[in-house]
Amino acid sequence: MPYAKDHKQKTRARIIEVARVLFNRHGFQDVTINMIMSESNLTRGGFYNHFESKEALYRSAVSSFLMGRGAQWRAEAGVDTGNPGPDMARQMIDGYLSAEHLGDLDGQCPMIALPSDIARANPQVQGAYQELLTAMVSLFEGSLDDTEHSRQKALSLAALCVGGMILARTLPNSELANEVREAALTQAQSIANAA
Amino acid sequence: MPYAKDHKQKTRARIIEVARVLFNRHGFQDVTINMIMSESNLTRGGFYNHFESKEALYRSAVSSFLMGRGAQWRAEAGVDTGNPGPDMARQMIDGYLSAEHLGDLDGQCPMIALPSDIARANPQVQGAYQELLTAMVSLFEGSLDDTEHSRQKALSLAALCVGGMILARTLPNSELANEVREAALTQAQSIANAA
DNA sequence: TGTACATCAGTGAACGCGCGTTCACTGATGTAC
DNA sequence: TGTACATCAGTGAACGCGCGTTCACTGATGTAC
Repeated sequence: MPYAKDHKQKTRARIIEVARVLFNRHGFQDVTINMIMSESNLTRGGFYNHFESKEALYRSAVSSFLMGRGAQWRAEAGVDTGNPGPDMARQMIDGYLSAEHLGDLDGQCPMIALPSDIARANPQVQGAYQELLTAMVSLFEGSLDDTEHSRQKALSLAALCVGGMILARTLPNSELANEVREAALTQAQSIANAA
Repeated sequence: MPYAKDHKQKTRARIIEVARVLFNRHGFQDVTINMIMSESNLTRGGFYNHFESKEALYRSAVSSFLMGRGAQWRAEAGVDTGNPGPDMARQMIDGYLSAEHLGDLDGQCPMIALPSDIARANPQVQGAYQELLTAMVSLFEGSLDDTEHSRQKALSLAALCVGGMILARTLPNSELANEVREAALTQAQSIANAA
């Protein structure tokens, strides 16, 4: 058994992490396998030792974000049996619609970076995407006071967070972009705080 | 002067319309020039009689939506000097977040269909996109009663409309998709109606 | 402890295909006389 | 009115390039003895 047992697994993880960042920044089609492998300090040909195809890697990359951030959201939403309390939703909103998140092309949420890619991707990728959204919605839903409309509000908050960031991201005028982000932030907090 | 004077112009307009629909449905990269020209009942080679490049056509296609729907929005927002009244915003919201609009892959708003493409496109395309957004925001802003927060609310409404539709579009589960759409619709109307 | 061996992650050249773009040519149509 | 001509929108074959994918080979490393 040449190479340490976890050698291949580590290499695989490194490729996924590199790919996640590159896909987030440039989208699925503009990232080449050569780019990914070079950035991982490997050569093109070795790619197929680790993945069946470029799309299989894409699936893994989207899932890897889900496993990280998405699981974190779910844990925070339900870990202590009771609801997470309104602070959780407020923190989530503040972080999601923050200037930092807007500037973080590498680490941003894939729901912002890749909506078009996902809408046209295969069902497995879409499934991972849906899990990410439901994790976010669950956190909101459990955290709201207004139990009667909590689901409707939670879904709207998700739409507002994602929509605000997407619009801000597409605007070439960064002043307007920030205005959109802050307007959405204000509105989202107002919805979360309403009785 | 062979061919009628407006012959070439009509052909050009036909190509743009075909391209707008195809780009809306499949995104910039998945549409080939051959597809566009075939669908326009022409052959590949003639393309460059009309456009400098594929991207130039893309610009024209985004603009063509802006010239149509965007101009309509702007006209409705400001045509009778005074503000358009709250009904205008309500109508806009109802139409934008309608089940029909969700199902209309060909005619949908490019802000829903093409956000990733646009975010990575050149400044001219992004400019056309920004004009579309500002037209929408102007309509909302002029139509709201709450003058103190009207701009903040108008920007949030745009984020909610676009975000709600994008999320719904990416979800493979159409039941959840409709739930998101309706939640956003309810929330948007509530914001528009608040004092 | 030291050496030969087997394994397999990684290499890099090559293939094949599709697509954007170019270009020499065609032929339908309006105009000149 | 009819005919020859000039124009130019449209044709279709070909080019060139890049990228996903394949494959025969290499060489570093853990294991057997």
